[in-house]
Parts: sequence; structure tokens; C-alpha cells
Amino acid sequence: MTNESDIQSNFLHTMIGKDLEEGKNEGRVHTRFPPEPNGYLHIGHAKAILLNYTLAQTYNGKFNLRFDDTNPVKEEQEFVDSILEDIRWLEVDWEDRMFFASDYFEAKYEFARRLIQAGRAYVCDLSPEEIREYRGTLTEPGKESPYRNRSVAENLDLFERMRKGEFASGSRVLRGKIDMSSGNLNMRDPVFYRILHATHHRTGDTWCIYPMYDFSHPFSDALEGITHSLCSIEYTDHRPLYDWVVDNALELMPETVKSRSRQTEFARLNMSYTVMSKRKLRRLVEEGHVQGWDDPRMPTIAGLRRRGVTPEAIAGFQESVGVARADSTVDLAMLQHAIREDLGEKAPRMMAVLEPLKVTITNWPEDKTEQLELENMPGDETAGIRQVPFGREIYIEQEDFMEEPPKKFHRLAPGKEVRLKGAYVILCEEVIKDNAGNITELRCTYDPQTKSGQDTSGKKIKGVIHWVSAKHAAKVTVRLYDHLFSKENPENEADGDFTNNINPDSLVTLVDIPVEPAIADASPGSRFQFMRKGYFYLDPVDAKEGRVIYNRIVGLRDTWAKISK
RNA sequence: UGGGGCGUAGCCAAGUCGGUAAGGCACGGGACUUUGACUCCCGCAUGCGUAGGUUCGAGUCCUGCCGCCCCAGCCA
Repeated sequence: MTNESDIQSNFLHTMIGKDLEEGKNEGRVHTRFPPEPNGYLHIGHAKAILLNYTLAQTYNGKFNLRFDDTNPVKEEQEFVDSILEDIRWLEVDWEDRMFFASDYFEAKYEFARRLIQAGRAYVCDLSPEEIREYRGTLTEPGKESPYRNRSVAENLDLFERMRKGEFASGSRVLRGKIDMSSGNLNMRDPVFYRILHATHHRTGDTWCIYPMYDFSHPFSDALEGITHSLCSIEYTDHRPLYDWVVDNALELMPETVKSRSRQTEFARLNMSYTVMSKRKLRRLVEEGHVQGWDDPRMPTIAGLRRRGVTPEAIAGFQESVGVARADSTVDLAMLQHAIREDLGEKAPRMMAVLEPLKVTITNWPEDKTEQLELENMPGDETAGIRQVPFGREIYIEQEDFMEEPPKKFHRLAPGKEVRLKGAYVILCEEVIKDNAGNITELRCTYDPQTKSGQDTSGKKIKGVIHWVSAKHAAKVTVRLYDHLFSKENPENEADGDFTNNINPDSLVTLVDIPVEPAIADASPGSRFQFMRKGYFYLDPVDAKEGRVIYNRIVGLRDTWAKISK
């Protein structure tokens, strides 16, 4: 049984609680996620998936996966494959209930026939343009089609011949006979079937008529015994039609219908600096602005996965965002927080220098290497210890040295001391520059009394910086941008040029960076926290092709950046 | 100008029969710290789009305004 205080309170739980109380659906809760296989899933879909799945789990119910594949010209097998992979990765289990709307084409055809027989649907010969004209406008009622009162026999005959392929694509449709004067345009004799001579990715050329969403979806729900059909807010206007279809199915196809499902709408996810429109994401891919649907900067599940985000982080994000009916735009910081929260306790700490500055420790013997022991997770002994070599020449981060430091700067500066994490305290004695005045090297001395863990010097050093042994360091590539857009590079409002400010996929200046040997030996899929630099992930896709590239999953909070402003 | 939906802090979001505004993110302050990270404390809406009304009492009920979003695919 679920502890009520564990459940994020929202209107969905209130609704289900009420339904259960009233004994609706024999106390069953059965949800579904119904993607159209016409693109890759993104984090917005993750919200819908998790919502449906956790709702079912909370009430010991069931969750179905159903591909809404009723439009053969847009759908492809590649997308059903990617969707399956993404949902599995999210650790959402549909058990043995994976369905396709196309599984029910025959049943839907029969349902349509019975609607005709009941005088509630008719074949209409109006052209698409004429149908639009007859539909009226937002403020004016529509006109009834001249074909609206065909006899049942004629409709049945025509509909059968539509199926047989006797007519050209677009020449006729089957429409529901509802109300051409309804204020709700969806009720003005909606189209249920269109003729489309196209090959379907699953049914091939078996059919040349395909059901429309408004007819197909509610019936699919009813056939599967769905009790709660969640969808996004823009379908609110479709609810009366949804009910019309289910009610008719209940009456005319009782032998097949398993539930009186109800549609409930919720607001889809919007996030700052994030493109969530499938259409725009497709453009980014097709116009080559990104490597593909799984580009690590993409908000797709595949992109997030490749970047190194964990399913747990996505679930945590979803939970913290909640769900409501009001339009909203979640701050990207919420996602970043969820990622850090999850990785903070599972990613081993390592040192990597992204923008190296050479440091020579002048009082350290020329060829002496000392193996230092560093904790993988400070404070957590079970995470183990690693050996890190230390020698005369090391690299530190360029930004950890300032020739003329401001007051609160705790790192290295001429004549100042700083602790090298896990090693010794060094003192900066000399700054070496090239002819152009660029700092090329620091000459420092170390204090033998200050070895990490056995410091006898009594020194209180505030600054601790990360480093890497120059002799032992390996070089890898790093992708620093973790989002397509950011505060500095926001997506443009206008549809046309929203691609203008795309963050680059990597910084070329960082191509050769030294890292701890332990990192260089890591296997694909490893996640680390590079000390003071963020969480990184060895890109498995690049690794497959022999490239060693680390993606920054998310950066760390940077208090210094704020102080220094 | 038809129909539908929505408005609680910078961003999300709880608020059963009306009983005196949860929580998270962000932000600010402090403690701790061999990651300026993490963690831990503290602070952050006399106010719930707005104007009235009902009531001992209104975010919750009523009325009028204002604002934002969706709908005229043989897409989903």
C-alpha cells in the first residue's frame, strides 16, 4: 500500500481517489503512453511517460505502451525502435502490453460500419477545401454536407469500396454525423476515415483507408481497458468527441469494449532555453545543426542519455516539477539540480585540468614520482582509494592562478601558497612569460611538511586546487556545452531563425587536455565529477568509433563566479 | 466578435466541508569543508490576476472586469 505522504499531491491523485471511492472501473487503474512513431522522444515525453507509469504503479494498476500509428506517411520503424529503447532506458515497464493502433484496424473498420448502420456516420464526397468551407469559422456555424443524408445502404457500399481501393486518395471520407452548428469545431461532423494509398510501416499495403486520431484513439483506449486516458491540454476541446466515440463503442461494439475510459488533460512540459517542439527538433537534425537526434546537447531522451544524464535524475526532475493544468515554463536550473542531486552520490571524484598551466616544483627531485592516495568519494570509504602520481612537473587550471589577485581570491598567486588536492602545499616563487607576455609556466616550491593527511606544518591554507602530473597525464576531448541554448545564447523567439544561437558542440581549444590516468583508463559510460568542473560522462557513441570524448553532463555551482562579480 | 482552458513569490507547485498561505528550484545570509562543491541552519507572498459582494471569517462561494493559452488538418 502506498503511503499518502510519499505521493506528490496533484489533481490526478485527487481524481483517481474520487474514482476509486465511487467504485468506477471496478477499482482498476489502467493508463497508457501513446506515442506516434514520427520522431524521437524528448524530456517532455518523459513527463508523460512517468506520469502515466507512476500513476498506474501507485494504484497497483497497469500501464500500456501503444504506438499511435494511424498516419503511414509520417511514421517509420526507426522511430518505434528508438521509442522502445528510450522507454526501456527510463526503466518504465509495459510488461507484455505493447500495442499498436494499427493492431485494431479491423475492429475499427467494423466499428465504423456499425456507426453507419446506426445512422451516425456517412461517406462524404466533398473535397478537403469544401469540407473546410462547410465547417464554418470560429464565430459562424457550419453548413451540413449535401452527402449527409445518404442512405445506410449507400454509405455501407461506398465505405466498403473505399476500403477496397476503388477511389483515389483524398476523394472521399467517412464522417461522424454530429452537429455542424456546434461551438466546438471538433463536433462539426469530424472526419473518421480518409483514403490514403500509402504503405504503412507495419500493415504494408493491406489498407488504403486510415482512421483519424479522434476516432481511433478513444476506441483504442476502450479496447485496451484503459481507465484514465491522459493527454495534453490542447486536447481539452476534443473531450466531447472522445466521449461520443467511447459511448458509441459501448453501445455498438459492447463485445470488444473493456472500459469506459475518461480523458484527462495536463499541461505539457516547457523548459527555459529548451526547444521542445518535435518539428523544430527535426529541423535541427535535418539541417545538420546537430549531429543527430542523440546529439548530447539535444533535449531528446537519446541526447540526454548520451550526455550522461541518468534515468533517476529524469525521474527526480519530473517528481519535483509536478503536474497541473496551467501553462508553465520550468527553469532549466530544476533539471540541472536533479542531475547534480543524483550524480552527487554516485559519481567518483577525479581531477582533470581543462585549461592547463604548467607548474614546475623546483625543489622536487627531477625523476621522482610519488604515488599519492586519494579517496574516490571523500567521506565514503566504501568507494575506495586510487593511486595518483605526483611529480616535478604538473598542470593546474589556468583560472586557479592570478598574477594580481583580487582580495578574496584563495588560489595561487605570486608569493602565495595553495594546497594541491591530496598532495602538498606549494608556494609560487616565479612567473614565467613568453615574449608576448603570456604566462607559460609557474615555478613553485613545495613544503614537505604538508603532505596530505600527515601535515605537521600547522599551516592554515584556504585554497585547494586540482592538478595533474604532466608526465602521466593523458589527453582527451571534452564537450563543454550541455544544452543547445543557454542564458547567454537563448533560442530566438521567431520560428524562422531559432537556430541562430546554438551552442557549439565542443570547444576546440580544449581538445588536448591532461587528465588523471585513472580517467583516461575509464571505460565508456563512466561518470565522474571532475573536481570543481562538473559531472562528466565518457561518450559511448564516440567511444564506439574510437574517439575519447567527455561530455559535461552538468556544471557545478560556482560560488566564486558570483563573488568575483 | 463562437467554443474551451488557465491565472498562488523570479520559476515550478500544494492548498479536503470557507477557519487565517506546504514543499522544491533560484536567490540572500551564516556554519562546516583538503572540491569557493556537497551537507547543515536561517531568511524569502499581511499576500493568492483585479474590483466588488456574501460571511464572524474568503486563495477557497457569488458577480463584473483584466490578462495569457488552445481550436477552423482528409496530422497526432
